[in-house]
Order: sequence, then C-alpha cells, then structure tokens
Amino acid sequence: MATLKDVARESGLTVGTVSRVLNNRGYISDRAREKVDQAMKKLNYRPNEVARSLSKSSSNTIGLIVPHIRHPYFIEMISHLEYQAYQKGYRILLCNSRNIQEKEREYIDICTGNKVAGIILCSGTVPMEVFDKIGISVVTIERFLDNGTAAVECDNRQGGVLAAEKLIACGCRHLLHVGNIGGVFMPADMRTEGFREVCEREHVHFEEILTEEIQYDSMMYEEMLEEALRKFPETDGLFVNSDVIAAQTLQACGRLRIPVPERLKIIGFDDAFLATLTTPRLTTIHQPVREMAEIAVNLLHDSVSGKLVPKRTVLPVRLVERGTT
Amino acid sequence: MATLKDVARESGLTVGTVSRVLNNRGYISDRAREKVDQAMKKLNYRPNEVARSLSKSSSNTIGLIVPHIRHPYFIEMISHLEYQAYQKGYRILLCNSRNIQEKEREYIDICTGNKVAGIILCSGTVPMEVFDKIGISVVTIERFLDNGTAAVECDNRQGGVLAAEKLIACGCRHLLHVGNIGGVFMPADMRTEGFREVCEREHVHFEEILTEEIQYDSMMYEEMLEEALRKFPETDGLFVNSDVIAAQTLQACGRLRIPVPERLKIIGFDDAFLATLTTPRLTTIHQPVREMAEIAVNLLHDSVSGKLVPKRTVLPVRLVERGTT
DNA sequence: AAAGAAATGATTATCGCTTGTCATAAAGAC
DNA sequence: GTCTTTATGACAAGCGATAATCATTTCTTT
Repeated sequence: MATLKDVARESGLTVGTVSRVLNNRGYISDRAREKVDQAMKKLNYRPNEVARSLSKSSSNTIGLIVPHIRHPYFIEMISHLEYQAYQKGYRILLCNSRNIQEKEREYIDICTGNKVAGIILCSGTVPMEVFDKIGISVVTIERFLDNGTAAVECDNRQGGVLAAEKLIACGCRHLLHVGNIGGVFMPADMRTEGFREVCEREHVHFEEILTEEIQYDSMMYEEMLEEALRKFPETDGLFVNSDVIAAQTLQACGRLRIPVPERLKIIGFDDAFLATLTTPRLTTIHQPVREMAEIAVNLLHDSVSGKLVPKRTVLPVRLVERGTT
Repeated sequence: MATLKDVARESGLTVGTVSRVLNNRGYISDRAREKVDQAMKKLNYRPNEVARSLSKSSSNTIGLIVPHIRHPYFIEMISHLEYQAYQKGYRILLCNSRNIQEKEREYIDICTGNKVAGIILCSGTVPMEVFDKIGISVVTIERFLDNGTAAVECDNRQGGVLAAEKLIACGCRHLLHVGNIGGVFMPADMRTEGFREVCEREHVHFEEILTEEIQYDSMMYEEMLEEALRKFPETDGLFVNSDVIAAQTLQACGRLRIPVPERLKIIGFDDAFLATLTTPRLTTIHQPVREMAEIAVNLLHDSVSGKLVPKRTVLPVRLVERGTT
C-alpha cells in the first residue's frame, strides 16, 4: 500500500505539503492540489485511517450500542443511524449489548480502546459513572443517562395519550395496556403515564401488565398475551408498547378466535416496517425514527466539535391508523 | 488515558515486559503477570487498539458489507454475524451499500483505509478486480465472487425443489414463482432452477416473474404481486424468493379476497422472524442463518490466520410448514 | 560446577500520519 | 523598495503500541 511518503515523492512535494492538502490546512496552491490528486490516483493511495486516528487520538468511528438487533424498532434505528453517520463521514461500530450489563461494559471498553469519536447509546444497563471516567461524548436514544451529553427521545407520554384517546373514541371501555419491563426505568415508561392519565380523566377502566426481560430479549410475548386476554376477557381495547407485541397479539387473537378490530382494537408503538405486514395492518404510534437518528448523529458531531448541545431533545409522535382500530 | 508506559512504571517493569505479558509472547513469570494485572486495574488501563492496529497494520475489525439493513433476512444475518464476530474477538464495521456499486466501492475503500482484518460481503455489485488490488480476505455470503477467498451459501436449488414438491403434493397445479432481480446473477437464482426442474419433471404448469431492483431496495412488492395474481388468476401455488415477498403476497390476497391457504398456497424463503408474525404464518424454506454466520466468521478468521479455506461451503435448507400451505 | 533455560531490563526502530517550527522564496500591496 | 501574504521545503516530535536485539541475572539440571 502506498503511503503519504510515496505520494510526496510521486508528486514532487513534501509530506508536510501533501498532508496539508489532505487536511485542507494552511496555504495550498491549486497546482499543488492537482499534483497531489494525480499522484494519489496513480498510486491508488488511501490514507491509513488507523495512523490518522492514532495521531489525532480519535477516530471517525461512532460506537453504536443497542440492546437488540433483531427487534424491528432497532432495525429501523440502526439503518437510519448508519445512513446519517455515513453522510457525515462517520463509520458505525456495531455493538449488541444483548441487554446484558457486562456485555455493555465490555463494549464500552472496546469503544474507548478503539478511540471512537463518540457513542450512540440505545441500551441502558450501565450507570453514568462508567462513562464519567472515559471522557467520551455519549448521545442516548430513548434512554435515561443522568449526566450524559445529550438525550434524544420521542414524546412517549403523548404517544400514550393518543392511544388512549383513540381507543376510547372507538368506543372501547375495557382497556388493557402492555407496558415495559418491570423494574427497569426508561423514557418509554411515560407512555403508560399518558395512557393512564386519559383513562382516569375519561373514567374508563383499564388494566396494566408489565413484561419481563426474557420476553424482550427473545421477542416472545404470545403466551403471556394469551394469558392476559384470558384473564381479562372483557377487554375491548389494547395498547401495547411495540409493534412486535402488537403483531403477536394478533397471533394470540387468532388462536383465541377474537376478531380484530371488531371485538378487540389494538394499537401498537413504533410504526416499524412490520406494522404493514400483519393482517390486519397495525394501527400504531409512529416514532420519527429517521429524524431521531439524524438528530442523534448531529448532536454527537456537534458535541465532538466542542459545541454546546441541548441535553434533551423530544420529538413528536403521531397516530397512524390502519386496520386494528 | 493511561498508556503502556504508565503500566510499566506502575508495575515496576519495562514496556517490553508488559507488552510481552499482554501478548503472551516470550518468557513471562506468574509474578510479572500479576504485577501487570494489578497495575492495569489500578490505572484502569485499556490498550489502545488503534496503536496496536497501526503497529500490526491490521485491526481486529471485520468490515460487514450488506446491501440492505432493514430487510428481515439481513437483519438476522447481521445479528448472528455480530455475535459470532464478538465471540472471536472481532468487531463489526457496519457498511450498508444500499445495493449501489459506488457506495459499495467507497465502503471497500473505507474498510481498507481502516485496515480491517477482512470483509464479509453480502452485497455483490462490485467485480472481483476491485478486491484483487487490496489484498484483503473476503468471505461472501450468498453471493458469487469469481476469485474470492471463500463463499458461503445455502442449498438454494434444493430450496426450490422442496418448495415445488410441497406445492405439488398439496395438489397445486398452476404454480407461480416470483424470482430475483432480472439481470443480476446470484446464488439465489438457483432456487428457480430447482423449482423449474421439479415442475417440468412432474408436468405441472408454472409461470415465472422477475422482480426489479427498486422493489428490492424499497421492499415494496405489493402492486406487482396484485398485478401478477390478476394476470394469472388460476394460480393455486406460489413460491416466492423471500419472506418479505410472501408477507406482502398475503396482503395482496387479502385485498383480492383470495383465501390462503384454501385457494392459494404460498411458500416463502428465509424463515425470518417475520414468518411467524403474519396471518396465517408463513410456510417457508429455512436458511440456516446462524450456521452460515458462524461459518463465515470462522472462514475469515482461518483465512486471516493463513490457513487454507474451502472456496465454497453449501449448507442444507429445510421446509418449515406453517399456515400458508 | 558448568551449561543451558527462564525471566527481565534497556533501548530503539517501526507503523503512517499530524502538526509544529523555522527557513525560504515568490507574488502582491502600498 | 519595503512589507506582508502566500506557498512550500526541510525536519522532527509525537501518537501508543509491537517486536527485535543484546545484555543480564536467576534458576534448573545433570
């Protein structure tokens, strides 16, 4: 592989000048630029990013830590983040914490060892102090981190409000809400708050059940859902915390012979691709994933560049009506 | 951040010795190991992987190039590859070529610039000569690459055979096959071969339609499918090249009021998570994604270690019966 | 006790690039 | 014609490891 030195020799310039051309630093003439360009092409030169990173003790890589890859929500998030990062000249180091604290810690270590420019954290099993030491910019998405650089969220509470209002408007009077993992706090808990608020205001009865970590990890909710529907047979409106759960509710309803949306209306959350592939299609709360990803990358970029960034950014959600209401 | 030097000072040893401890090289006493361990802990030392990579002119990162992230098949593949790579001490640099040659080229450059240990290629818009120059190990998954290091595939032909046999066994006599993108050659084309063979052998009539790149990229097949079902109204058995297409066929059937599986039987391909979320659930050809991912990473590892690796590895597929047959 | 193995020290080149310093020219401003 | 700006050369320190060389010292063996 050709090095800077080779390019310098080939172009008849010195490494200093060539480096200045590459980094757009100091005085450079158009002629020099041209000569460097030609030499680079001729030698098929690619700067060694590793050496660059070492020299600057920071790379152009973003560590992306997610608790799950196969989950439809994270798929969308990862896909958009990759794109946004690419647009801004960053690469993505993909880290799947599998929702395990030890793995998350390990990945954080890996990120620091690899001198990532920053971390985008969609996983949240690790306390802030772990980050305090390492001095890396961290942008969270839909996670709390007491003292993090910046947090991006959607308006979860509003999502809960929209769902409740819609179900009630549809005439449902016995609501059921399938929420987050018990004992783990995250912004998504606010969906429950919003939902609860509306139900209480409207004096509509509602039940609430929590989920378990193992269900989240394996994405298997069916058994639990069947049980819940058996336990609350009068349920006529259901608000669940993800499209995956909603899709599996449809499966359970199929088995229990509960017609949707005739006897039971369902509203999911996320508006992932999956929402358009079920029968009927899912009515759901749309999270602006594209925008959230874009903002997250921008925040990280700004923070790395030393700019002051907002600690919290909340984006609006909206109800997307399809076939389950 | 603490460096090797600091650890050396703290442990009362020299950098040479500490480096030898870290890399398990040469003679080292247990006492030295201990002292280094303690010093590392005390200083919260993490080796700078960037410096390491520069020194060895190769990193422990694998460049993973996919044409798509949101596609259910690639999701599973990415998830498994990440896990397998992690197990073997590799990191994943996630590259989404979006099925665009220029982007793929660019990502290949990025990979070389970042001195990846090797590339796992699930995308295939770039000719081999691009790789020839750079001298990087490349393992392909479900792609042809004339002169690549190693290729991992599933037995696509057998998949086609199984699908055809099943449909015919179910009594279908007017088959339709939705194949790959026209003009682009890939191992998945062999599914069509196997399917065709059986149909011809059994004298069962079948139609075949190709898809377009834009459909693949956007994952929107519905219009095309509706059209196809209108054009061939006597169709009673359908074999499509992915679960995404199968799921959208269900959507189309819903709109056209074609009962599945009563009047039309459908077999998909991949056996992604999605296959269990549709109504009815998809009968499909299972690709052993976990094993393919594991083998791909192993092959890359072996190849990087200088071992001789098989040029082609073909894994068996199997029919998974669910509700669409 | 002699010989070899085991363990470490001390030092340094190397990886490829960034960035700083200082010197030196040539071009343009006034 | 001086002064500044622009453009480059020449050189070298530094980023944080790896790994090689050579010199020592301590421990085993026989």
